Amino acid sequence: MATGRTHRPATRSRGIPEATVARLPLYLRALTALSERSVPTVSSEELATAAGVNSAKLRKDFSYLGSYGTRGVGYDVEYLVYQISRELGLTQDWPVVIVGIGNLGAALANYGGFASRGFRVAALIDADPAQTGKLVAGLPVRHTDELEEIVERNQVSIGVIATPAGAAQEVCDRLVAAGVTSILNFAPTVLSVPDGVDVRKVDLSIELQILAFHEQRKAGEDLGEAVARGTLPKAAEEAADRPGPDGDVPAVMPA
Amino acid sequence: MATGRTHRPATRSRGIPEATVARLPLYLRALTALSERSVPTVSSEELATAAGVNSAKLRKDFSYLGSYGTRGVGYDVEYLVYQISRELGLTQDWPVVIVGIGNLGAALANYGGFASRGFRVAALIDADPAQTGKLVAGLPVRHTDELEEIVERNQVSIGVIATPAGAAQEVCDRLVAAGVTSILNFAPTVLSVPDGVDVRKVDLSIELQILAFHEQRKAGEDLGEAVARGTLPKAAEEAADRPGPDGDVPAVMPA
DNA sequence: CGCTGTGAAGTTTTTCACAGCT
DNA sequence: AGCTGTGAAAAACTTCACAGCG
Repeated sequence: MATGRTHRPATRSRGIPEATVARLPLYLRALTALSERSVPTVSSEELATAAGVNSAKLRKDFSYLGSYGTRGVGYDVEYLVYQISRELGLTQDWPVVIVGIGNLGAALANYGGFASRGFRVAALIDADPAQTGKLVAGLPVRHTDELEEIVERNQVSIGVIATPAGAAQEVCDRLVAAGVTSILNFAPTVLSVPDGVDVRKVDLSIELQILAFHEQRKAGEDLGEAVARGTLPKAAEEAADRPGPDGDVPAVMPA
Repeated sequence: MATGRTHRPATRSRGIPEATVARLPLYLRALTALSERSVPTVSSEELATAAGVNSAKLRKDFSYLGSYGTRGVGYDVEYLVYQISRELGLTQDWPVVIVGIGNLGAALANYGGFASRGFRVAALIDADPAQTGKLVAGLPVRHTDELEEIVERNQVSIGVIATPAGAAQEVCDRLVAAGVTSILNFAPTVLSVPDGVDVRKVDLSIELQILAFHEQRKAGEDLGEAVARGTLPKAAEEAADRPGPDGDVPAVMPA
């Protein structure tokens, strides 16, 4: 079962590190903004600031793509926009289907960032017959029954899942069976897919939880963690009782 | 130079690595599911599979929290749920405001994952007077004018920005001035904030771009990268025109 | 001179592999 | 016997710092 993992050992992609790939869209956005203001060139320092990273990192990232800058001057904005777009594969058209047209699906359908980056929403799909035919972002919602046909006919290779968690795996399976090989998953579930299919997930609540963690830390600094957290920390550090807090534990203890 | 940076050198938080913190919500979700099915204990192997990571990583992660397992047996599900929740700060109530009630803001307001994890939507705020008073997810939309008052009165320390890019920085500044110290940003902009304020961003189109990158790679593997990418690697290097596929470079070349 | 491109050093994260508890 | 907890090794990523080109 859980087999077939063997996921890529990271750095697969033709030598470009994953961490770098993940930042390319950031640079691209900053560059696009510069381009719109007709700025002809940028230094690594300026671009780095605009993208929210540091300049050494940016230069190193670009070095994986090739030598696209000019020493003593900087980078040609338009040229770099093109090179990064090409590297990301945005110079081609990517038909995308969005499955699950609730609030989130509708938000995605309306999201301008897609269309402007080579992504074309080929269809919106929802399981609720009452939704069928409704126009969202100018497109008619289609029924799930048509999923396979839509994917095949439009040569869709990227699918976006914005359904409730319970429906996600089945939708995923059907998308994959129909030919989709990349999935962006907004449902809070771990999807299992065959080898060769990429899944990326965005979980809105995970980000909030990470923030809460740091927020809690900040509060703790001001008045001693125990008070702020409502629990004694592992008091005497990891010394004391390893078992854990004794007071308000949910009554369940590890045997 | 971007002044006040000095951000924590990562591994700040009481010794727990950032990478581990980022995975705790994942474990928590898997554990919650097990808990609902009344599963009493799990092995690192099982839990790892459910969370989509490998078991060595999971055990290492848990080792930073303390020794909460039982050798030869595994982890007590309820106990672990509690420990992770506490570590993440989810045992306390976090009032949150969502600013920008468009499609995305509404989706967030309706998102169940928040409420069930200690997050309480204290208010929905939008700049459009026409929206004011409308009910979204059972809450009335308030006007931006009231932002400061709402934040202060509810002791909000976490703000979610779901406005258009153009409005994000101003909203951010006002939130911070009013006392917010953690921001979850959905607008496609880099926000600048004073030291001590955390920002996390979620950019929907970035994830798609990363998928496109990998998708492109897959296609390339089938027929030789040079052809698929439209460029020979840095073969002849920057030899002026190694240009594009069939010469469709944007005409701008680096000096 | 100014700024890129990059080896080398430093840091963080992941993985291995096994000692040690139950 | 089984599974956790963890040092130690490996890999990935970041930062430094400077040579070298324009």
